[in-house]
Amino acid sequence: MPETSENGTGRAADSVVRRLSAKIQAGEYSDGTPLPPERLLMEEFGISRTVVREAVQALSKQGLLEARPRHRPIVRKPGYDAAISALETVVSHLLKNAGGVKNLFDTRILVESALVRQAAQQAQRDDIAALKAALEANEAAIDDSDEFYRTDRAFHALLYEIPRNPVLPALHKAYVTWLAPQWSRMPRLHERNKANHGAHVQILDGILMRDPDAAEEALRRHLEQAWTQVCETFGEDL
Amino acid sequence: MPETSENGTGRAADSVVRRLSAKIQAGEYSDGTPLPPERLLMEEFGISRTVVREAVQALSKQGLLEARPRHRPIVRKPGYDAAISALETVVSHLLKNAGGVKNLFDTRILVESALVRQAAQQAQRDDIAALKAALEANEAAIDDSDEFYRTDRAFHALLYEIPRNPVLPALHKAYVTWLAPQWSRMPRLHERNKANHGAHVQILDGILMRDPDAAEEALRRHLEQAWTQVCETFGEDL
DNA sequence: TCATTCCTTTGGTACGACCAAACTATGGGG
DNA sequence: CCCCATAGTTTGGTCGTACCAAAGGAATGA
Repeated sequence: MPETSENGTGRAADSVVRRLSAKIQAGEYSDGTPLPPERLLMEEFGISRTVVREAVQALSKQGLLEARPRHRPIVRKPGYDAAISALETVVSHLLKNAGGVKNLFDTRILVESALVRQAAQQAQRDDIAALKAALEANEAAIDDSDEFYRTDRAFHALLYEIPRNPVLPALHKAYVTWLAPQWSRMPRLHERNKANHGAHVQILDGILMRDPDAAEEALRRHLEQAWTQVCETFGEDL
Repeated sequence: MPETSENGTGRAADSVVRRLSAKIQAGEYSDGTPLPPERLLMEEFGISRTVVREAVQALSKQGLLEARPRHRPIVRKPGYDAAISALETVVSHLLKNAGGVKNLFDTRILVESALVRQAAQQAQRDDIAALKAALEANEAAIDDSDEFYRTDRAFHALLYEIPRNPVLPALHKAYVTWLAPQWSRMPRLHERNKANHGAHVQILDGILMRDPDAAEEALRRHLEQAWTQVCETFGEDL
């Protein structure tokens, strides 16, 4: 048995994928630079264009290349965001299944409640300051629903930044992206904006008081209410 | 702006991808059945084999097809496991960067500590029973390091099953898969087995006593010690 | 009935061609 | 001298064909 074969179809392309990704990681093809033309690559590697294209496609799916339709692939060292974009298509299918959205949202509750606990215990001064600023911006936007939605996201995003773990902001982005179809089609009511802002205040209060339980409690109420609102909008949406 | 363009290269294949995935989800191609031959597909969709292959490759990366090198692609309705396999290649690159493993492991601590809290508060009788059984198996395997490793994983896996959210077991599988390279190459010492088993006991104790703080505390100590051990083995492995 | 062998099917790769979009160089007008 | 329209070139996207080798199945013989 020669290899683990993580690839989709052939093997020859696989070798090229490895060699190319090695070159990319070695910096031989600089970040942000377009990859050489396919016709050059086929010459360089002694393969047909078929294989070159296959390899390029694979690498783009891996986030090492950013391939817009009619343009040269751009070399990209993958960040944690690339991971979520790799998940995008799969998740989109998953979310169509019954309970898919609920399952995803529940993990968000799980993660975010852990985050506020951690925030209550470990948040630094600048973290707190950022949260306060976000909260003020959130309050100022209560009358503008689009802006309120934006500042709402920004407030939650800060929670994911406090641990200084780059995985977490990417995760938040993922949540926002995947749950947006439900959220953004929900009616934006002034009342709800006020309630949500109030919930944010309670969360921050818990953090300020260094009370993980209170902070978590507030966060859970907040998110669960949000879920209830979504259910009211979409009915049987499991 | 016409489309989000999640694809790698062309656009024609994109259409085929959509039509194929629709057929798959509609059950027109049954789960477990091999996809029709490429030459048939190109006829059915009125496209060249190039595009067919491109689409097949894309679908296999999305987890809708399971494509072994020289075989017919097998139709698969993607589960939550498919998602993590889609992440595999990206993550493997990410883990090579400095701090990559640490970042991933930290998210595990975050999630798992939230899980034990939840377990302490909501675990049902059968959950507790399963945990006890797993713990006994773990104790019985203290002298057999391979077996101990297995039962260790099984114990932790149970924590991910308690919320009955299918995302979580998949996540645990992902953690195990991605952190395995570090873990499995670590020396298995009898002493450590005993210590780890003891940590498991403490975690379960916390759950049994319905004391989230104690359970979380024990879990964090356990995982952080595991990380320390990994660092001792690999040194500067950030 | 089972193992061997031969033939057909089918995926993997190569080569060549063409088109249209993207890029580049060129030249004219401000 | 700079900016912009234009022509020419590059280059990715698609198609068709051809060939090979492995997989799958059918026919054959023990």
